[in-house]
Formats: sequence, C-alpha cells, structure tokens
Amino acid sequence: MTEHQQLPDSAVTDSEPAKPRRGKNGDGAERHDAIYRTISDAIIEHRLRPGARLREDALAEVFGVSRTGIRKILQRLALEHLVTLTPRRGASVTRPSAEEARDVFAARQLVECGVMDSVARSMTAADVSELRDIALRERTALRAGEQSTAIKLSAEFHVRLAQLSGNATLAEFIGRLCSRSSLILAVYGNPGNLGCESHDHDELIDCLEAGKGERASAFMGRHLKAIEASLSIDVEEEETPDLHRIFSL
Amino acid sequence: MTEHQQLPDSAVTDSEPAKPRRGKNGDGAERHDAIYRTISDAIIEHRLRPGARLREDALAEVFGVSRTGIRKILQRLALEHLVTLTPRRGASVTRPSAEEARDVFAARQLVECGVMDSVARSMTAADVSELRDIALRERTALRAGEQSTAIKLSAEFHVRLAQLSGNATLAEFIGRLCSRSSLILAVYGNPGNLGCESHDHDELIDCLEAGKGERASAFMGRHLKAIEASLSIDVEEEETPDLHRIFSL
DNA sequence: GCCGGCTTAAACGTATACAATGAAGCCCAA
DNA sequence: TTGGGCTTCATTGTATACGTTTAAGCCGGC
Repeated sequence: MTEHQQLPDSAVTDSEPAKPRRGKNGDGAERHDAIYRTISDAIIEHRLRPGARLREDALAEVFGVSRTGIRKILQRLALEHLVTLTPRRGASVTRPSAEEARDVFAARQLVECGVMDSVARSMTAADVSELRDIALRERTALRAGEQSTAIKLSAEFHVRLAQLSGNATLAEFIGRLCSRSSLILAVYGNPGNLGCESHDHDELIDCLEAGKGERASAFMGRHLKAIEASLSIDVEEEETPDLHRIFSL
Repeated sequence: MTEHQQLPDSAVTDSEPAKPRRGKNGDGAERHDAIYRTISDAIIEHRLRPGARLREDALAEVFGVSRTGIRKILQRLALEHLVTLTPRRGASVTRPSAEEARDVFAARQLVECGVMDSVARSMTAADVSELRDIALRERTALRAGEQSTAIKLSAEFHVRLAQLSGNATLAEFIGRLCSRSSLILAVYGNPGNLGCESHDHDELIDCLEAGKGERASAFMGRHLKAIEASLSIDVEEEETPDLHRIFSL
C-alpha cells in the first residue's frame, strides 16, 4: 500500500454533492447503474489507481445512498475483476498480476482477432463513420495530452468493434477484457506511451471497410502484440516478497 | 410462465433443513459460496428449469440465512446469465433466447478450439488420467440414465480442459459458457439426446495426449457443431407475441 | 353479465442497527 | 528505550424493519 490515494474529488464526475434524496425512491436501479458507471469510468480512466481503497462508508456518503447499494455495486465490479474484495478488509481497485496481464492479452488476441471476420462481413457505412469518429476523438485527446479521455476512447473503440460482430456474448467478454486492460496499462504501462499507436485504429477500419476480414484479423493481432510489448511486465516484487528466495541465496 | 415449478425439495441437496444457526457468525463467506454452488448446480443439472421463479424469502428460509445474503448470490448468478433479475418481479432461472443460444455456441467454437493448442502442449499424464476419469463417469451416468449427473460432468469436462490451457481468464469465460450451455440444452435440447456423443470426449483426449493440438481443435469444432446441431433452435413463440405480425397478415 | 376501479396482500428495494473482526495506538514492564 | 500485550476504534458482515410497488381478488356500476 504505497499510495495513499483515497477517493479524490476528481474521481466523481456526478455534480450532486451527496444530495440526500432520502425517503424518496425516485429512480432506484437507474441511479445505481449511474453510480456503477461513474466508479467504473474512474477506474478505467486511471483517476482511481490500482491499489486505491474503496471504503463503503465513503462511497455511500459521496453518492448519497446507503452502504447496501454500494456493496451491490462493489460486488459487481469485483466479478468483473475491476476491484478486489478482501474478506474483512474491504474493496480496493484491483492491481493485476503479471500473469493476469498475460492471460488477458492472450485472451484478447484469440477473441478479438476471431471476431474480425464477422465484423468485416456485417459492417455498414454508418458503423464505419462511427468508428472513425471514435478514432478521431481518440487521436485528438491523445494530442491534447488528455490521457484519461484517450484511454477510455481506445477501450470504447475495441468494444464498439466487438459489438459489430453481432455476438453479444463475445462483445460482453471483450468489453470486460478491455476494462481490465486499462487497469493493466495503469500498472505496467510506461508514462507517455499509451500503447495504442495513433493510427492503428484507422488502418484497422480501412481493412474492415474494404471487407478484408483476414487482413483485419492479422492487423489486430499485431496491434495487440504491440500494446503488450509496450508494457513492462517484469514480475516486480510480489505483494508478499519471497523472503526464502531472497535470503537463502 | 407455463410451468409452476417453485423450488422443489429435490433442488436442495444440502442436508440441513433450514437450520437457523442465527446469531452465530460461523463460516460466513464460505457458507454463501456453498449456497451459491448449490443453487448453481441445481440450475446446471436441470433440477431448476428455465423460467422457475426464485423468491428471495423462500431461498432465505430454505438455506437459513437472511435475504441479504440471498440477494448477493442472486446478483452473482444474474451476472453469469444463469438467472434473470426483473426489476420489481424478482429472480427466475434464465430462459435463453435463440439468439443467445447461437451466440454462446459461436463463442465456444471460437474460444474452446482456440485453447486446444496450449492444452495439448502443457498437458501432463496426471491431467490425462483425470480427464479420462471424468469422461468415464460421464459415460457411466449416461448409461445409467442419470441425466443430471451426466450434464454436470460434461460441463466439468470442458471446464477442466480449459483450465489446462493455463489461462485463468479464458478458463473462467469457458466455464460461464458451459453453464449457459446447460441452460440452453434444457430449453432447446431434445429429450434422450444429451448432445454430447458418448465417446467424443475420449477421442478428444486421445488427440491431446498425442500432442496433436491441431487435430484436437478440429475435433472440438466438430464436437461443438454436433451439439449445436442436436438442438431445436427454432425461434418458437416469443414471450410477447408479436400481435402486429400475427394479425396484419 | 361483464368490465373497471379499489382494496389487500405479497414480494422486492433500501436503509439502518447491531455484531464481529482486525488494526492501530497506548501503556506497562523489563 | 523497546517490545509485547491490552484496549479502543474503525470498518465490514449480517439481519431486520419499513417503504414501495405490483398483482390478484373483490365489489360495484353500467
């Protein structure tokens, strides 16, 4: 626990500052979903860094709901591997292990390349322009130095792409993988290098627009490999340093 | 809502009949996990059929915990697509749509075939014998007419296989897909035909033991195709009959 | 006789209270 | 001065109570 980051104000985009709204049922599930997305976004955009503790009381107060709702949200985030729930210690933003990082990227390699064919076949002109828009905004954010925005847009690009495959199950899985990748970038990424080359996504769209599923798949493979290669996954000190190994030599 | 199945006694394997155990903290998380697995198994083994309602009060009483814990478990099951949570109507075992069925099998085709290579490379003799044991027990159950056991063992086979790939993320995903496949079988499967041919799994092991990842992948592809082909996925009546379509003609 | 509104009850959604546990700080003794 | 044990506090885990909503049953009017 080297960092002492604790729910910085900037992590909460919602404008309402702990408005009670108690006794009124109001929206209910919608509100919870909004809170979920707010926290999820904060994690994906690196405004909440891996290791940051997420105390139930604090979150409940910030969002103006009771701990019950917060717990539900935290459990959902935990099932998506975005936060880690330690039995009596509470929740914290997941700090992905090196192994997890490798697994996630291997999975992306398999799945994201695998759907390129379907995507190329079913993509419409409207889809193309939407993807181009995302890619454009991503490059703009990158150039403006807005890392948070760029990271989120990059993930959004991959997710939208996956959705075009028409397979909701695979799209959902890829969405989870992208979220986790964002966490992995936060831990193992090098500052100044966001992984995604600026024009990779545009080239990918070119392949798909031309209906070249095979080429798109190969390109996506190289793209993901490039991101992974840009990381520094050098099994740094484990959370519990192996004293035996250290002192026995 | 054609069936009126409501938590049949046979759905609960646990021996304790609503033992209160109140006031004692006891195990806590372990207990919840056990309850989760009990319900999950009941769904996978078709002792709880799709559409069956899962009332919180009833479950809380059966397992001797409060609704709080039950809600947590139901939400977890919902995120795995095993139960469907309708906002003010409660939980029920998911009835997969035809589209969902196709998506799940397409995903399995992509992912399970994709990991065969890693599996073939890293499989040990112990792994082989464990898989053979599962396959044997599956055939035995099938021959004895114990459908529930056979279904569960079939899923277990695929999951164990995936775990041998060494990629926990992919293995987890495949596990979810297998659980959902069990639900799909319950809805679209034909009685007497469990989908899996008796000796398919054994042949698959043969390929893997020989280190033929390529052949294993192809075989797995055919295996999954065969299961899917054995289903009757003929978009039957939707839950909300399309009156416009019916009467406009 | 049938349709529509009202009443009642059952089930979910949320908050709050209480219990339990682990961690940190403090005091005392060596 | 330091180390160990004890006390206290902070935080999570669980249950329960209450509000809300929906569905079904009943009654009255048309």
